[in-house]
Amino acid sequence: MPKRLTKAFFRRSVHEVAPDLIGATLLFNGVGGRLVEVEAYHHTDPAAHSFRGPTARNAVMFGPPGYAYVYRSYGIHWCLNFVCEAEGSASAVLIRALEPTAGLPRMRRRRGLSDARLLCSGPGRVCEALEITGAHNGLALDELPFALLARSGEVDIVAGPRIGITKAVEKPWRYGQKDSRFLSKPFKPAT
DNA sequence: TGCCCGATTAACT
DNA sequence: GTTAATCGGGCAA
Repeated sequence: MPKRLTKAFFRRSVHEVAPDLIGATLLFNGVGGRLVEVEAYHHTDPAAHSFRGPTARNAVMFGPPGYAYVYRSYGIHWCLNFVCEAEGSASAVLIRALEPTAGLPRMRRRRGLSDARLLCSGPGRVCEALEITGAHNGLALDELPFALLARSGEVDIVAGPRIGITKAVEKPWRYGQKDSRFLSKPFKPAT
């Protein structure tokens, strides 16, 4: 049986936690899958919501690690993050894509799609498939309805520039499982 | 109070 | 490749 990830897992640099999450399993009310794509956002990073200090929206990022930060994107979608490091450090990992492994029928119904590759291949899609909304902002990641299982076995991890941002675009803080068919976008092959 | 714009997605041409 | 949808956050005035 895979080991459960607890809050202690997140009490490290976001740049250590983010690649360590690749291959782990995320479940929400029993629905979810294997993490194949994430991005790291550090509080000293101009692209991070926490960069300019605490606000009502990003308050969870300034709290203790191991909790969910959920925000609305483009007024339409929800995006899920895992808070990392120490309380007040305000760093988080954006969950960008899953390889669906559990609750496929529910995901298909919520997304109105049958193609497994399109169910969770993007941050907004993940939240729609798992039915995560702003109502879940601030929930602990090691307590229901969340569940996180450590990866088992080896994983080939690749890194590259983050997607959809306009600041610090060159930072290679997007991490993914090499050659996964469930990425939101392919990683540029190593030269 | 007003204005700009975004850690996106899907449907276009 | 381009663009509309859609709205709350953050900052200037």
